[in-house]
Amino acid sequence: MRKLNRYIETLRKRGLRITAQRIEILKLVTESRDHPSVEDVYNHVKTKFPTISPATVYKTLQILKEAGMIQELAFYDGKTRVDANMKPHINLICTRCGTITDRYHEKVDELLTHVAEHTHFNIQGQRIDLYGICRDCQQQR
Amino acid sequence: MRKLNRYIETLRKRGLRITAQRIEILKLVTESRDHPSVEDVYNHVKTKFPTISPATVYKTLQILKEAGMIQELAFYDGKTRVDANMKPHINLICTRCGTITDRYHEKVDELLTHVAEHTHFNIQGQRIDLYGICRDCQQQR
DNA sequence: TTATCTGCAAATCATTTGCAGGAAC
DNA sequence: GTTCCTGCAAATGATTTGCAGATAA
Repeated sequence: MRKLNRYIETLRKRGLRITAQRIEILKLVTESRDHPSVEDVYNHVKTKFPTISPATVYKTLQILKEAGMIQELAFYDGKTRVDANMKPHINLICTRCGTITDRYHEKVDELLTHVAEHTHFNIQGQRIDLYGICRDCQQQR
Repeated sequence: MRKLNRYIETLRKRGLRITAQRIEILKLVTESRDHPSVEDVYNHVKTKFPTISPATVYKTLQILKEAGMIQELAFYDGKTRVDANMKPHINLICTRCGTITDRYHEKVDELLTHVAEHTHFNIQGQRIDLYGICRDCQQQR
């Protein structure tokens, strides 16, 4: 909820309009623990605003991305997923059920620090994906 | 060159045909240090086989992916890039010029080992992207 | 009031599919 | 000879664009 207000404030500061549709998209994006696809976002918001169009969702996500509120993860299946967790983290991606779980680890920060110190590359963002089979899927075999 | 032969052998073992087009695609993919897009691959092979179609390139890349020879990296710009480096590594991606540079670091292995030991997630592959500005682009400002 | 946003429809563009002729084995 | 591959053309599907009416500020 605090995050939502912070996001709304950011929009305001940028001179962008606070519309009901945008708030609904922001709510889903900030509250969801998983990484919804653009289609997921569209389907969710449609329950509140039946006339909303995919174009509006895409345009809004574009704005949120430019404002640094979300990250878009392009996937091999052609679908883009939204990640509102902007802190460095690991995405554990199950290739069987498609679930994405976030994982923090100090090694991530160590890795980033090391690269920053030992290269002349100015890091602005990161995406760390580990693909494999999650615990639940392993037990089903 | 050794890598090329190894890849050809892999195709043979799988009962797949060794065609001139496939060899040309394999050559580019195994020799290139950068991460060519599918379009790059198509354009290159077209210099040798002017009649080749994008469909053939896509189908071949699909096969190489299934055989574990390459990894496909989907990007925010909608283009897929080919990565023939299957060893755990970091992709340093310049958001200004688009260049992708590979970087090895022991911290990567440490990170993977740690996740393997402390979760029940069975790791099969990884993608570690760091986005930012490369050395060359920094000096141009 | 005025600039921005929404929603629709059309356009775009990467990728996939179906199929007939051609090549590898 | 049989099976798989190539290349074409059409289909698909996610995303973008243009625009007229609606709405936030």
